[in-house]
Amino acid sequence: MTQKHPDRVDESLIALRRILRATELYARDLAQAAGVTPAQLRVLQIVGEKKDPTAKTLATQMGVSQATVTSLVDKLVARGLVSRLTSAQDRRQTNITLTNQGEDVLEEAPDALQQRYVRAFADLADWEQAQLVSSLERVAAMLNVDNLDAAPVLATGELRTTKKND
Amino acid sequence: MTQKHPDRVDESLIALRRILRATELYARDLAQAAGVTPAQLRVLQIVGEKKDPTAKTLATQMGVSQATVTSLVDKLVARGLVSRLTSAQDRRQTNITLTNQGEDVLEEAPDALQQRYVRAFADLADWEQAQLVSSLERVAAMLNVDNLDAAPVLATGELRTTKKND
DNA sequence: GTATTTTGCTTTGAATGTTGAAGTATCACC
DNA sequence: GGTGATACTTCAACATTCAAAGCAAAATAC
Repeated sequence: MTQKHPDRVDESLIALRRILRATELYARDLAQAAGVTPAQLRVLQIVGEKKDPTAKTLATQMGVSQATVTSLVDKLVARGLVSRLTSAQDRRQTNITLTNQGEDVLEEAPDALQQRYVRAFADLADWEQAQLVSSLERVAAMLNVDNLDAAPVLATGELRTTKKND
Repeated sequence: MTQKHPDRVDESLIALRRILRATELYARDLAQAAGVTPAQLRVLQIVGEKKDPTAKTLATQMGVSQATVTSLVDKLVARGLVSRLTSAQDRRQTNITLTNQGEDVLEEAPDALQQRYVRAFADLADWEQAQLVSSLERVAAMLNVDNLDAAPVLATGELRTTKKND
């Protein structure tokens, strides 16, 4: 009705999928080059980004269960890339911190996006940069309609109570 | 140097990460709601999109090895969602086809992006839609600098010969 | 026209990722 | 101090993933 160019939905979806795919594939290359698995690299990245997050924070941010985080951190500890540090304020919590070696790995495997994106972005004209930021933020807002973003992805069952067909 | 707003790189990277994260988390919900794993849903989606792809095509598109595709298809066959069909032209090849039941599952678990995106997109003004498409295509192009997109992600070694930094 | 190589797929064995459930320790509240 | 919630770990089970080896069919060589 109010839409004059229905093709544009398809075009933008195709572009989005290309973005997602390129990012994912590239992230795997980076992880392998750094000698860790993609999941482990994601842990390292989050640990580097948020300063010494707790296991809970990691689980929420990654959208996996705490059990998974425990398993991933175990492996990274075994490799000497992170260490666990019991929080002083709340001794139930464990802060995950990068070791020097972990920082090295992180530096060698820069963010999947950053690597490719930053250079090309810098070459754009000022107005183009502004438009890009505006558009991306708009898309992000469109995708984060509700707060599923912050939820631990699978509140484990709650979402499914009425889902299974019939 | 030629850049007047360095913040914009960060802003656009943050927006991009939000897009990636929202999509990934949402895809998991959809898969679970459909009663399959995320990887299996991805297979179904590609089978639905490209008509009766070969195992090789699936592997390339997903960026995983053929062995992995075999394993995933095994599970989907066991669930009755796809079936294997030896190609008539080249009997080494196997075409993967959706069963009726597989089509049903696919319909219930629409594309992770589509679900959220299409509705919001349709509400935008004409010029906004045009700008969004243009911006997304530009970003996709920026990320697909070389043809890593089409490569089987890890040709297992070949790509890495010159990768390590410097 | 057979022999060799290449190609497409599967099998096997092993590592990782993932989860729910159960268990342990700590905190918060009263 | 006792009760319940919270943070994390352990455990058992299954999914994903790959390299290497194997097999069958096609392509190429000779």
